[in-house]
Amino acid sequence: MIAKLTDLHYDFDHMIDELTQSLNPRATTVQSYGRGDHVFRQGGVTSGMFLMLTGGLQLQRMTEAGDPIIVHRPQVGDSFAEASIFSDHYHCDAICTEPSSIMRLRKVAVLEKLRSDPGFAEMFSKIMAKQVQGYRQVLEIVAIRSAKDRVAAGLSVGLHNGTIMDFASRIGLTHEATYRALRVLVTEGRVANPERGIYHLR
Amino acid sequence: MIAKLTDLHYDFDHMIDELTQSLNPRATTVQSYGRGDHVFRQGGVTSGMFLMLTGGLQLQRMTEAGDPIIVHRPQVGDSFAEASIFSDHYHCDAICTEPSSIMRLRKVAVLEKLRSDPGFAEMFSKIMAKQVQGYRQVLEIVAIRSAKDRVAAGLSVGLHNGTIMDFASRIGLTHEATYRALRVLVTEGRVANPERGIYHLR
DNA sequence: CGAAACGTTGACCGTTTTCAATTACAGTGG
DNA sequence: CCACTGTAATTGAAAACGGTCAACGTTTCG
Repeated sequence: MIAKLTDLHYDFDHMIDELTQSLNPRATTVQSYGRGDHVFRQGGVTSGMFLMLTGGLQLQRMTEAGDPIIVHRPQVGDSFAEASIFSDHYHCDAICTEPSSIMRLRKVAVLEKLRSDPGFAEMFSKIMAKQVQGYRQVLEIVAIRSAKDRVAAGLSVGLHNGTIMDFASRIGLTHEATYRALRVLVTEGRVANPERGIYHLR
Repeated sequence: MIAKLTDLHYDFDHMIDELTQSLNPRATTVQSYGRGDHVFRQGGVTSGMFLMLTGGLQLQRMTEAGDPIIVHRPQVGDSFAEASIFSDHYHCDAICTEPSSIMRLRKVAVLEKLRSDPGFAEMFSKIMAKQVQGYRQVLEIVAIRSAKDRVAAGLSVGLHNGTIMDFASRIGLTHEATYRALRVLVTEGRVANPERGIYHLR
């Protein structure tokens, strides 16, 4: 059977919890940011990895041509900049797209814990490995050309947990295209639409 | 300076070397495969993670519609199926696209090492973290709607190392669309095309 | 209550996909 | 060494699909 992303997600939150709870409270700090604030900058000295508590931000970097590319858009509950634990400098900018509350896990604390606590190390490795798995799954779905098939695949894998707009963005479609595909799937009887905004495979 | 995927690659090979060398030789086996051979199958019981020594393969799975989708195409020197260390079953097929030599790192050995050797755990985490970084980057590029911008971003990030068809598949476009976008970029002077099949940003 | 964000649908237009064909090239066996 | 086969590179034309723009209903929340 295919592992669904929802499963991964469940594991994920659980793992993140364990991770943060096994850290000394002094290893973490929570800070608030306003829209447009930088959490860190490309080239800046790394101070730790982060956990998105509320709000939203994007990680972006400049291409050689000078065009900005978005590297990642962590959702609430996601960790980000985990790789910075192993680097001296951040390799992109982290800019809040809305007022946000963000937890920082101090780099040295994480590194130290990683080295001293095998359980923590295993947990951390597992989190990273599961993320890789999840990303591969998403990549697979995003590669589906037909909007209808893509939406169906996205549903079947549990990518539709929040809003339709989030769902659409995750599978790389406009929300309009997603609505239309959903409507087709509903009329075909492949998808149930018990109430406004709620869809699931039969 | 901007970190390219190729840079990540360099680090990567280095890390993988360290990883395998720190393992007991008996924890690894090398095996040869012919074109079309399976290294493992979706649903099969996990026996370990792998390292591509020579040749090439692709990880693929079937969509519900029955179309095979390529999940990953490890290059020589890449590890793959790392997450299987934490799973009971492989979640895709691994099929050689050419005669290949592949090293297997036995699951139990890796798990044991992970628990007992902090340095190993750190290295493993680091490899995973870098992969996550890479996947996120690819996802953001795949999310770019305009074929031209997508191709340009893909180039700027070093996704075009092999054939154009591989490149196209990585960035989620048909090869025709990719060729056309490349041609436009060349006529615009943003991309150089020194010889057939070779393109790079200026 | 009013604003803001989500949900939903329609119409039109443009881009990409699809289908098709041609050239180039690398490998293979006679 | 050469015809032969398969795959990659390249280009064209037409059709289909999804994006964009626009509008409106609905829910939430301060």
